[in-house]
Amino acid sequence: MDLYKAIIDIINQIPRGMLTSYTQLAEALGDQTVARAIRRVIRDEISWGEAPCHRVIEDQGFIGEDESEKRVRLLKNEGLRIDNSRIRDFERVMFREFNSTKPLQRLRAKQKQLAGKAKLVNSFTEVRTVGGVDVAYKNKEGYGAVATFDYKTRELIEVKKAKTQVKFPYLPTYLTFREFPLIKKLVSKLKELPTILLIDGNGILHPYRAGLATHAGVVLNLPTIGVAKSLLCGKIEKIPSWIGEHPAIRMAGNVIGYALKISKGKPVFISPGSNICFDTALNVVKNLAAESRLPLPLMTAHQNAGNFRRQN
DNA sequence: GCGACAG
DNA sequence: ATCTTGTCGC
Ligand SMILES: [Mg+2]
Repeated sequence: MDLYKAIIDIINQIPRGMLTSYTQLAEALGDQTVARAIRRVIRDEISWGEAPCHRVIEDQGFIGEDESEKRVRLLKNEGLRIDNSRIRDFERVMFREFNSTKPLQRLRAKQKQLAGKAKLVNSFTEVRTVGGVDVAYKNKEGYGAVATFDYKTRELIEVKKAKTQVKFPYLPTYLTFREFPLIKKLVSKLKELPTILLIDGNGILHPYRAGLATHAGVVLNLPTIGVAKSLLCGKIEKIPSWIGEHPAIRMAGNVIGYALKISKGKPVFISPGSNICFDTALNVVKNLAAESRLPLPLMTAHQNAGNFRRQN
């Protein structure tokens, strides 16, 4: 799914002399809650040559952050008048008749469906190898790396890299649609699949229990663990104080992950993706603790992705 | 009504 | 995620 293209297509539907708000644009995309994230995407990742981004404003007719002469001139040339950072009679020029397939609505439905397929039981008996995957970015290019280690000896077994054009912006709770395509490609390059794959992000620690690690676990039919550096949702029982402590994270009363103090400093948020249980997920990450905050396979994948990005 | 929001 | 080296502090 190319969401950049979908955003550009919708903005291009706004006729000259009319406007739309980030909220309406998000609605047309199929999820009103991402309005602010879409504002960021338009500001940082879409050029005015691709679509008339100057026609997207805040709610209530406010022109928003960008009051540059260039933008004000364009709007005036299109017949609009501005009083105190606001469009005069804005209600009459708001365009609402978008033609859209509401992609985010469809993707959300897919997430809900996928969540039901997650299995929180071990699909393996012995942990022999553990891999880690991560992605680094340069504009809209994603540079990924996967690194596999021997679980017992902590010996590096193999590293694979891959590059791709990214078609989906970062939107909280939709990370999987940005990163999974490259992760899939990376895993397919491995000579041998690891027993478990660690992923930089969440598993069922997600508003719909369908984070990147869960998506990858279900689709690739591989045991996966989500390891996130900040909390997406849920409530932490308590802030862990000693190394190894792992208070539960709950959502609607259910445990969805753990805040593991893996080193001194901030904790890391662990959740099963699929094909693995809570206890094993926690223990595997604990046993792969390294000098840094990230477990060994993820640290190595992270570094390799970053270096790969610099070299290109 | 306000604040939060994986990478 | 990204811009970026050494350096101050727990
Ligand atoms: Mg990452």
